[in-house]
Formats: sequence, structure tokens, C-alpha cells
Amino acid sequence: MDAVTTGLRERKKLRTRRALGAAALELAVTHGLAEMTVEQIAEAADVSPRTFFNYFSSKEEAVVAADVERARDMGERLAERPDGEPVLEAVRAVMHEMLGDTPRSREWIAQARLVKSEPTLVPQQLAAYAAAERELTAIIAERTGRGPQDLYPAVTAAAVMSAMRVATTRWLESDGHGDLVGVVDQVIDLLAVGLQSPPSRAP
Amino acid sequence: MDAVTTGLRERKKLRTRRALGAAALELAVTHGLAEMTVEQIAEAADVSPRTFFNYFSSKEEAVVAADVERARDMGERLAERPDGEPVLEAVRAVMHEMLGDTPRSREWIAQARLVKSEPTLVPQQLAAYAAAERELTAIIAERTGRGPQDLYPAVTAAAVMSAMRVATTRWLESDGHGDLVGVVDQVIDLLAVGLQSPPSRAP
DNA sequence: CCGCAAAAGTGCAGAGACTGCAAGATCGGC
DNA sequence: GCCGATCTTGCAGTCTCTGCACTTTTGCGG
Repeated sequence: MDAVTTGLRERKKLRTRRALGAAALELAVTHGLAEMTVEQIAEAADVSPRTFFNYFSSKEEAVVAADVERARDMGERLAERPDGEPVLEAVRAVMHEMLGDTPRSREWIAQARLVKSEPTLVPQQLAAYAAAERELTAIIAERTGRGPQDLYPAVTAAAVMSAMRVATTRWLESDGHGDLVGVVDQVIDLLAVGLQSPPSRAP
Repeated sequence: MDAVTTGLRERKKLRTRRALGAAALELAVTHGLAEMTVEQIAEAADVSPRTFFNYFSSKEEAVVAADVERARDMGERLAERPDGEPVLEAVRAVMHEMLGDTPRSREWIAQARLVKSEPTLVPQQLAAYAAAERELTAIIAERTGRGPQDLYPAVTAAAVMSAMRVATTRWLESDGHGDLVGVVDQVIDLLAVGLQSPPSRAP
């Protein structure tokens, strides 16, 4: 009775969706977003162009599809953290886990770079983050036993997602040579102290 | 030597931009987003369809144009707050000011409702918020005398914008009958205490 | 005042995104 | 094996969005 009831049908659909997303990302990276056409994406995923639009409502949405998968992944990991753990610490732990997965990280970095170079993708990526935020809100609400009218889960989820976004953006600006885990830790610390202005770090 | 050097040229451009934005919002509200065409917007703003695309890159962007104006407004007000004031308190004060402007609020509510009913607008609205966030980051950096490499301004700006977004969303869900100012105060308080889970309010 | 260079507006033509519809293919249960 | 439900596909058509070349407007210095 769960959503994980994987009939052949569901599995096939998921495979198609992933194939389309992967093809879109691949083509966008190699040929550029503007040059890539829906027809090419569909062909690469071995599906008709019309079918593409049954899965995504635009090229851009397909390119950032991996983001909503990552969001789901993050939600699942978060749900598995021990009960008493403070939310921000749980998030920190989950991020450490996810960033440890090097191959996944690579694909993720490629996508981040692409978004940075193609402004059209920004709105879509933000929308993907918003979806992640909704999941996160639900998880946090459950962990803290709060009702849906309570502001706490929503604000926390929103703040956390924003902070992660800032962390990755910053890290990407330093061209991926810095320590992303370290940056993530810093932004979580900032949230944890209530955004009090900390003493400037020695230059 | 300033950007405020308003020659006739600049002023006219701004007027056209506003006219296009207003027309787009108006038409979207009355006729629906899908039904409204760029041609109609252009006509309403007394400009050629081709010119529309010199200002906005899509219908959706035009509809949420007012958001980036509000963001600029927020930035300006924030810059005028007294120097020693903590950032979150400055934000609180500015929001109180802005929400006091009833006529502006009305238009803003109309737009918010529209976005809620037309999912296509969500990504664009988020992009507008992101623009606001960038401005806010700069202001906060200046207020706290921090360099652009410092994470504090960026995280604060991101968290604040997210919190405002949550506040307005929540308030809108209760159909605009609740107390938005009160909700804003609550979300700022949550940020200020470092997202510690507060005791559940009595049901 | 006048002419000029830069900036803004416009028309046109074309590629391609995206949608509704109706017909064909596939799956899951009985 | 059969049937309803779901998924895929082709088709036709509308509209978005862009590059380019051309006209108009603006701001400025003579």
C-alpha cells in the first residue's frame, strides 16, 4: 500500500524520466542549452518528442530534474536520523553523507556549473529547490511532532535550503577548489546562532 | 555620475517597463495567464510586440516584475535604518513599514494569489526573490562592514528572504484574513533564536 | 538651432516550444 | 485471453522568442 509499489509500469516510467533528464543534462553540457532541441533529447532517450512533454513541461525542467531526485534522497536520509537529534545537526550529518558520494557529486557539480553559465536555468533550479523545501518541511514537522499550521518546520526548511544554496554557490565561485563540507558547516553554524554577526575572521 | 541620473531616456524606459509589467499582471488576472498573449500586453502598453522582448524575456517574467521593484524598495529602506541596529530588527522594521502601505499591499496580494493559482509563475517569482536576495546581501555586507567573501551577509539575506516567503505563503493560505505582520514577526523570531524548536503553542 | 552618434523601437521571417486531440500500443487484474 | 486503464505517439496548429536590418528618438556639442 505504499508508493514504493513498483509495478513494471512505474519502473518503466521512472526509467524514462531519468533517461530524459540525463540526456537533457548531457546535451546541455556538450552542445549548450539553446542549441539543444527537445527532439534531440527525445531521441537520446529513445522516445517520441511528444512524450517528452508528458514528463517535463520544458527543456529547462528536464535539465534540473536531478535536483529533485537529490532532494528526495536528502529527505529520505533525514528521516532516518535518530529521533532526538536537533534538526540542524541532522542536516549537517546528511550533507556530510551526501557529499561523501564522489561520483554523484561530480554530476552534481557539472549541473551546478551549467546553471551558473545559463541564466535561463536559474528559475527552474530554484523551483526544484522549492520542491525539496516542501519535502523537508514535512520531514521536520514529523520529527518535531508539529502540525502543518506551525511555522517552525516551514521556516527551518526554507532557511536550511537557502543556506545550502548559498554554500554551494559560494563554493562554486571559488571554482570547486575549496572545501564544500567546511562551507556547509559554516552556514549551518550561522543559522544555529540566530544569524548573530560573528566577529570577522582574521584576514 | 550616479545611477539616479534620470535623463528623459531613462525615465521613459522605466515607464515603459512598468507599463508592460502592470499590463501583464492585469491581463493575467482578468483573462488568465495562458490566454493572455504577448501581443495583448504590448498593445496595452502601447508598444510593439517585439519591444516587449527588449524588456522581458517571457510573459511570466513581466507578470512578476513588481516583485523586483518591491525588492529594490526593501533594499533602499533597509539602507536607511540606523547603523547599530541588528539586521533582523532592521528587517522587521522595514517589513512593518512596507506592509503599512495598504494600496501597494493590495496589488501585491493580487499578484500573490495569481502565482498561487498559476504554477508556471512560481519559478519566475523565485528568480525575482533571488534578485532581491542579491541586493539584500550587498546591503547587509555594507551595514556589517564585511567583505564579499564573508558568508554571513549571504546566509542572512537568504534566510531572511526565505522566511519572508514562508510568511506570505502561510498568510495567503489562511486567505488573507490573518495578521501578516504578526506572522512576519514570528518567522523573524524563529531565525533569531537559531531555529531552536520552541515549545508548541497551545492548540 | 542643427547635425550626429548612440540608444531605443519596430517589422519581418523563421525555428522551435508547447498543447489538444484522437488513435494506437501496453500493462495489470480478472 | 479479455478489458479497462494508462502510456505513447502523430498531427496540426498557435504562440513564444530570436537575429537582423531598418527607422525613430534622444542627448549632446558645435
